[in-house]
Amino acid sequence: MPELPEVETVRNSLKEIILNKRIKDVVVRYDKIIENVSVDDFINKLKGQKIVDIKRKGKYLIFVLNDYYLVSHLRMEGKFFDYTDFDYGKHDHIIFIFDDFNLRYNDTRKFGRMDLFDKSVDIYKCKPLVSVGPDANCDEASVEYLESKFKKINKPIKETLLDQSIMSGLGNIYVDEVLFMAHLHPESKTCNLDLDDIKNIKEAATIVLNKAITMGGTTIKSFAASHNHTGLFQNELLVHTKETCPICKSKIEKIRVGGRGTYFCSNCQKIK
DNA sequence: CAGGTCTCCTGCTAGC
DNA sequence: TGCTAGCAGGAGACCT
Repeated sequence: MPELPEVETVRNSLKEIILNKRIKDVVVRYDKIIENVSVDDFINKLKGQKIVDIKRKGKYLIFVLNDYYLVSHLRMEGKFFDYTDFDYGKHDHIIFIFDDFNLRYNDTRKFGRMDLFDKSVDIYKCKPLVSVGPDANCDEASVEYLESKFKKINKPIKETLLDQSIMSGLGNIYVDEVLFMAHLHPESKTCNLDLDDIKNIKEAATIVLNKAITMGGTTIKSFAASHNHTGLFQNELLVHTKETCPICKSKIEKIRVGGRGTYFCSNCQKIK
C-alpha cells in the first residue's frame, strides 16, 4: 500500500522512464479508474501529449503534460510498469503507449483513480488535491500548524494522522511507526496531546518518511516502483506487523482503530 | 458540521 | 482436495 515514500519512489522511477517522452496512444481496459472525464476524452486529450514533469502532493502523483495535468492516486495496489511487448496482463488497466515502449497502470484491486485537468485549471483548488494537507515531512506541517488543528479534534490520534486533509503522506503502516516512536497510544484523544507530544509526532513523521524515501519506500506484499525495484524499508519497521516490542520485548497488540488494523506496544505507548 | 457507515475490488486465508 | 465466507484497506459518497 503506497504511502508518501513509495509514491516519491514511483515518481523518481517514472521520471527516468517517461520524462520528455510523448504519448502516442492510450488504451483503457477498465474505465472506472478514470474519474472526471469520459474515456474518449481521456484518450483523445492524452494523445500527443509530452510528459513535461512529474510532481507529487501527499500520495498523489501529478503528471504535468503540455496541455493537461494527470492526477493519479495508486490507493492500495496501483503500480506502473514499462514493457516493450503488448501482452497485457489481467490487472493492466490503463496503458500509455510511447514510441518504443508502453507504460501500464496495473492495479489488482482497481482502487486507484486518475483525474485529467485542463492546464488552465488550478488543480490545487479542485478535488481531489484541494483537500490534501501539507506533506507530513515538510516545514509547512509545522508544530504550530499541527497544534492549531489538533486542539479542535476529538478523535483518536491514529485517525487524525490518517486524515490527509490535516497533513498528508502517512498511511496505516507509517502512522503505527510514528505513534510508536512518539510513545503515544493510537487511541489517545488528539485534543489531549501536549506540545511535546506534537513535537514528537512531527519529528517521528519526518524521520520515518525521509528514511523510507532514502531507502526507496516500504514494500509490503504488493508495492513495486518498477520492475525488480523494491524498497528495503520494511526491514526497518518497529511495530507494524510485528510480534514483539523492540524496546521492552512486550507482546505487540493488534487492535482496530477507525476501522484499521493497528499495531502498538501497550507498555511503551501511553494513552492520553 | 461532525460523526458514522457503506462502497469500491480481488487475493488470500481459515474453516469445513 | 475443493469450496465458500470473511477479511483487508484509502478515500469519497452518503446518511443521520
